[in-house]
Amino acid sequence: MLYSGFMSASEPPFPKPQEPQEPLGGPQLLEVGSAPDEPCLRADAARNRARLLDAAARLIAEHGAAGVTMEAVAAEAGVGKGTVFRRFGDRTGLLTALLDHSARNLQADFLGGPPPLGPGAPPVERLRAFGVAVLYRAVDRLDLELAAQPEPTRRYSHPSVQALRTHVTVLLRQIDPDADCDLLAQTLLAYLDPALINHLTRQCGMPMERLEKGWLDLVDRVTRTVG
Amino acid sequence: MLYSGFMSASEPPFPKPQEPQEPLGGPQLLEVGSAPDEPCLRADAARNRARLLDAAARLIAEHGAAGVTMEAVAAEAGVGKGTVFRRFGDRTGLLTALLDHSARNLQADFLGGPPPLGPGAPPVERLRAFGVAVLYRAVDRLDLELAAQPEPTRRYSHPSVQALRTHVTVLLRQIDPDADCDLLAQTLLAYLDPALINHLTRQCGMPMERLEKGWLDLVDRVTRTVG
DNA sequence: CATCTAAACGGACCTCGGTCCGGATCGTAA
DNA sequence: TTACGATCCGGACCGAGGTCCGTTTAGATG
Repeated sequence: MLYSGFMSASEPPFPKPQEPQEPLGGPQLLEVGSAPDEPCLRADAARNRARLLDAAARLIAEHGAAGVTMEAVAAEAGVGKGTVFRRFGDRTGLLTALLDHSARNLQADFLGGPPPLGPGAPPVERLRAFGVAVLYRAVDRLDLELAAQPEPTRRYSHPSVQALRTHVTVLLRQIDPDADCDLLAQTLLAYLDPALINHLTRQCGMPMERLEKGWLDLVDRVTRTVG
Repeated sequence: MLYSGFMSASEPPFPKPQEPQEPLGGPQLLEVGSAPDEPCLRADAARNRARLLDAAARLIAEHGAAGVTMEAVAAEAGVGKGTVFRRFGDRTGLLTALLDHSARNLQADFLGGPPPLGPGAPPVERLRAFGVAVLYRAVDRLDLELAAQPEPTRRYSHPSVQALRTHVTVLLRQIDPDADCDLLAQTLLAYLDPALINHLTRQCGMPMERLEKGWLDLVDRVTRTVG
């Protein structure tokens, strides 16, 4: 079961002259398990891309996400700075690419994995499991996720976010077809926003169990109207 | 009825050597209607502060929020760049200061204004009115609000946000004392986030009426458990 | 009014994200 | 193998945010 078209795919089209960028996630269906994304890259380009991702990961491991300077990444990868930007568009793009694997895995799990996350379980169950999964995925990528957070205008248009939203919307519609599921989905997803999770856990010191309970309770309240 | 201590007050303490900044909003009670915030500023400092805010507002009117460069503001105000930073800490601080008036007004309204926003109406009524008020306040300051959005880490620690959160939490506790009102408050506030409102209205083209209905519905669902 | 100190000022300076374009490379076709 | 065009590379360059520190000034004190 694949939705209309967005999986992850967070990179800009190859040349960026003229049209600043493909406005939203391109409509390319990807089978969920695929590791190599970029479809047709010239050999050297692909090689450099790999080097760059590798270098970025290394820098993060060493100096945290804050140490990931575009120039540093370029140097560490042994390429020029321009190359980084051509490949990933901007800093957010690079960081997002690093998160891509885990995003894809998550998608694979809730699109085609075993219940209760995947299809097979009743929608409410799936929704509950979904939140918990996102919650836990978020916490261990938290630093990166925060660093990758784009300017407010782009927050909601990113393909991977759209995928989550679509999934929640679909589930909600199965549960309560008469509600404004788009808006409810936004609300639910907002609860799972990395920035919020960061604030609650690190700044307020809440334990994960509480957030988890909070999610289940929220789902209850939001879906209780029906049935 | 004033809560423990945060109104708006978005400026850094005067000298910023040593301790990077007062970590969270300082605990200074302010009567709600006060226009001049900064308590004890040297004459020249106060004068320059006013000039800077004025200059910034002018620049926004002329070139939009994007045109508000720290250097441009400094030039327009006829002061040095360092002065801008000492006074407002950073760009976000400056932009936030511009939003301060409307933030204060809103606070005054829900803390001491007439019902249903202010005290006197039943909590659920107040909550409904609150959301609608925030919604509409957000839309006409949208550009500025987006531009002022700080990095994810600071989003939730800003005094004016804390004030909103506290208010919602208090209302929720009156409605359903057994719930995890802190978490529910976060969820409700997330629905009112400027970035989300921007996305829904401008990028998705939803009319305000729908957002408004969505808020009322959300409040219903979240509070329906009780009563 | 003279003096003194804390506070404020200003602009040179640094870093980093992002752009640009001449030159090097890949890959294909002859 | 040679030739050629599309693609990619690299690093100089630019603008903007943010820092630093020597200098100036408000305003309190005697």
